This record gives sequence, C-alpha cells and structure tokens, in this order.
Amino acid sequence: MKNGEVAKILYNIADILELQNVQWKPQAYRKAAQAIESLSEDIEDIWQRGELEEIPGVGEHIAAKVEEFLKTGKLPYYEKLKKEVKINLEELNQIPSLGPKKIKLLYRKLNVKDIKGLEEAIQKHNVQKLAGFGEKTEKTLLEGIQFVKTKPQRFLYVSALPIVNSILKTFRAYPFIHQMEVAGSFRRGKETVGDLDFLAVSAQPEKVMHQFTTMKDVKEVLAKGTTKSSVRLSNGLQIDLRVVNDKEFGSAMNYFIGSKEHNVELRKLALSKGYTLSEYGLFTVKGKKWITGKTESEIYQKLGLQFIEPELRENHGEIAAAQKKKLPDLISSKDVHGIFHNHSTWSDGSNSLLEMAQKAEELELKFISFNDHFGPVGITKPLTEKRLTGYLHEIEKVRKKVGIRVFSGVEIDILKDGTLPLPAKRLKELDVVIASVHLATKMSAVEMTKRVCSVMEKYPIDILGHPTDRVLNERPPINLNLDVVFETAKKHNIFLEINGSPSRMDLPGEHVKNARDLGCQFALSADAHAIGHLPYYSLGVNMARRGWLEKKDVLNCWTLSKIENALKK
DNA sequence: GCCGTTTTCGGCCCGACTGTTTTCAGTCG
Repeated sequence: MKNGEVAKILYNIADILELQNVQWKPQAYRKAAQAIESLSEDIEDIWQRGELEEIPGVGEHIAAKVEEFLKTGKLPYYEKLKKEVKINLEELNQIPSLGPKKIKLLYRKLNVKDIKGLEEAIQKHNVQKLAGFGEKTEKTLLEGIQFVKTKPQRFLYVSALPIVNSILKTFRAYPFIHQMEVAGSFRRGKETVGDLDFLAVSAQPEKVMHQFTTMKDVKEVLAKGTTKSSVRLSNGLQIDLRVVNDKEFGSAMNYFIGSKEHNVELRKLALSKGYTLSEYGLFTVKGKKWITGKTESEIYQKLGLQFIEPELRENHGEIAAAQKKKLPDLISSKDVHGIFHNHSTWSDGSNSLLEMAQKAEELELKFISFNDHFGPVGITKPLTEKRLTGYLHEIEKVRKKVGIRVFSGVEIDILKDGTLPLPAKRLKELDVVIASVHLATKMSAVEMTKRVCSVMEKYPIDILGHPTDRVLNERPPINLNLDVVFETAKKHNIFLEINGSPSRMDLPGEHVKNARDLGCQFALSADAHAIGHLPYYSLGVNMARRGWLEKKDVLNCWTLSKIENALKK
C-alpha cells in the first residue's frame, strides 16, 4: 500500500513549487495528494486497472508521475526539484509563522537550509536585518523552533472534552455573551484535535476577548484582535475564539467547523449559483447583497443542499449526496442499546463481572457483552481453556442478579500463524467471539492480511476487534490490506468493531465509510477495563457518524432478538 | 496542473491578524 508514500511526495512537490513561486500547480498537487491519501483502495490496484485519472484532482500529468513512481520506485521530477531547492522544507515548514516566502528569503540571503541553520542565524541576529523581518519576527521564529522541538502530540478527543465543557459553561454564563459554541475538528467528532475553535455572539467583543485571553489556564496569548484571538493553555493546547454578530452566526459556524476542504467545495458551489460565501454570510456576487447567514441550515438550504451534519464535512462526497438528498440518517448515542467488548477481573479489568453489569444497567443499557482476554496476549492473567468453565459459570450467576441481557464471550488472540488458541467447537459455546491482533504486529501487509482473513474464514467469530490495532500518539496501524479484510468480513457476516477506547478509536471514521460502502456491518464497543470506561462507546458513535452509519448498519442498535439471531453460529 | 449547468481556455475560496510597513505582504485557518 503506497498511498501514503505517493501522497507525501505530491505534498512535498507542492511545497517546493510554492517556494519557487510557481502559480496554481501547488494547489493542484495538494488536491491530488489529498485525494490519494483518503483512497480506500490500494493505488497500485487503481493503476493496474489504468484508472489513475479517475481519481479527482489527478489528471494526465500527475497520473504519469504516479505511474512512474509505482513502476520504478523513483520520481526523477521530484529528485530534480529537491536538488534545485537544497532546503529541508519538511523541517522548516513545521515552524509556525514561517511560510514559503520567508523560507526563500532566508535561504537566498543567509543560506538557511534547516532548523539548525535558522537557529544559528538567529543567534547571530542576522535574521532581523533582513527586509520585512524585524526583532519581533526573530523572536517569534526562535519560539517557533522551541515549539517544534517540544511539540505536543495531537490531543485526544476525551482530553479536550472537559476543557470544551468548562469553557462553554463559563462563557455562556457571562451576561454579555448571547451565544457560545465549539466548532473545528472537535465539532466534527475527530478522534484527535490539533486545537479548539470557539465562536461567540456578543455586542461587546472587547469584553469577550479580555475574558478569553485572561482565562486562568492561559499560558500564552498568541494573537489578540478586536474579534479574533488565540491562546495556548499550559498543557500546550491552542484555543481560538472569534466573536461575531447574530446575523453572521450560521455562516461563521460553518466556516469554523470546516473542514477546510468542505468549505472550499461549498464556496465553489456557491459561486456556481451566483453567490459568494464567507464567514460573514451568503451574498450575491453582483451587488454583494446579503442573502442569509443566521443559521447553517438556511445556508445549506439556499445552496440547494440537505443539511450536512458536521461529522460528514470532510469533502468525501457529502456535498454531492446532499444535492441528491441522499445523506444518511446518522445514528446517535441514544440509538445504542448495549455495549460489546468489556473486560473484568477475569483478565485485565479492574471491576468484577457483576460490578460491570450493574453499571451498564445504571446507564440504562439493555445488554452488556463480556469479552475477557483469551490467549497469549501480554497480560498477567488471560483466560485459559481451564478457566473458561469458571468464567462462564460466574457470568451465569451475574445474569440472575441484573435486569439486562448479559452476553458471554472472549476477546481471543489472532495468532501469528492465522489460527486461534481455542478450537471452533469451544468457541461455539460463547455468545460473542471477538478476534483481535495483539502480538507479532510487525508483518508485511501480505502476511498480516492473510493471517487476519484466515481466522475469519476458518473460525466462528462474530467481531473483528480493533482492526488496525493502532494506538493514537503511540503506535501506527498494523500493515493490512483493509479492502481485502472488509470483503472477507462481509462474506462471512463478521461485524467490524468500532472500538471507542479513547486512545484506540479503531476503526477510524474514514475506514468505516469505506467498509460501509463495501456493505460491511459494525459493532460498537467500549473496550472497558473498568466501570468508568463504559461510556466510551459514545466516542465510537462519533466514528460511526463520521463513517456515515445508520442504525441498520450497527449491531448495537438492533432489537435484542435480532442481535441474538445475528450472533448464532 | 486540473477542470467544465459560464468555459477545451481561463479561471482556481476568503478574510483576520501580525509585523513590518507608511499602504502592505505573509501566514494561517
């Protein structure tokens, strides 16, 4: 799977061309890179079929370059460009406030090629002598270097959540604020956020800006204007706030929620209909007459579109679907009747089976499924064939003590050789079998795909657990040909897990959508190891929504009898 | 370099903030 590699090269080409003041090409390369990055299919397969130019944004010339790279593993055009610039662009581009124009000037005048060179030039105070630069720019760049060196990783959705709630609560209580909302990638339900974006309606913007930039956890004020400010909290999280008037709130929300790619498409669509769209509203191109902007719904309606939920706004076909009134009726947390994949003290959980089941009942769920570890996973006390009887006996006792359905099951290791450590016959005694990869994760895509698919073909399993095995900010996904895995899962009626554990969030939304397009079905889980983890299934709902899922696609939303039927081996 | 209910040529989203400027370029989202 070379999609990522190809996309990265195209992005780098775009950056170099931008540095060379080439017009328009950079955005063409970027658009193609973006499209290739979000493909569900292996680009090599598309190339084999001769369909590279079918990818939106990929035309004759980029297709030829992609083909050359796939065929030979090299791209002389890219090598030539790299030689021309002699600059470590990837490194310098990370520094905030440093773009192509400044990088070019720094190279021309001071021979700065990388962060080290920039640091030296700053220490000699040569940077502030350049035209267009000054003392402050030099200081900002030095701080930027420090920031890159100690760069915090992306923030998990759950760690941003309490900050969002606290800010909303505080600001909504101020009498001079009429409305306050969170936008950005957080609003789109992404698994991680780079920063947080807020939007407020107020007749006294200066007061809002003052309160915002002096919040108690602010470590640094990055920008402060009359209507827009940015701060960084002591934990490194950047927060932006913009104040708008009531009439602009919808258009401003739309702009701030993004994604940028969605906004660009929406603005193009507006232009094609004789309107221009900005954060201030929808206007006619001729005469700049205000049409609407108070609510997002009005804007979408005026553009001839169904309302598009924030989670769908990734420019992955939602605008075309909204034009045809074919958007999905997305699931929500209240549609979820129960949770799969929960651990207890029988393996590495910290609460008993009974405590977990009682908590689920308290959360007004209708079922819980226990799936303690079975197999050589790296924990001290996994289930074994010997202990399985006692475990099932204990589950039977719990069933008599709670008023919800309790499913028995295991999370069993997919072994290196594509088998499971328990024969199919014994698996059939369990209600829910989840098979997951935990060990021997460094394999080629071919081997790993074979390993996972072989288990799906040979054993009576119900759910494929955390399919990519990624851990956010810690571990990349395993090598896997996902399309093949999805096809196999579909063929054998195996549900794909959407694991809501905050640092897993696996499958991610974009893959969920690809699998859904292939006809797969899904099971939401919390991967709870304690009673406090049970609510994590709602994070899985975010991913399900980002993957365009409806109730019919998600096992947890079905009636109990339908679920039991689907789990029969 | 890509693309087409204006177009096979001539467009390509839009505006705020900062720092350096005496009116604007660069960067960012």
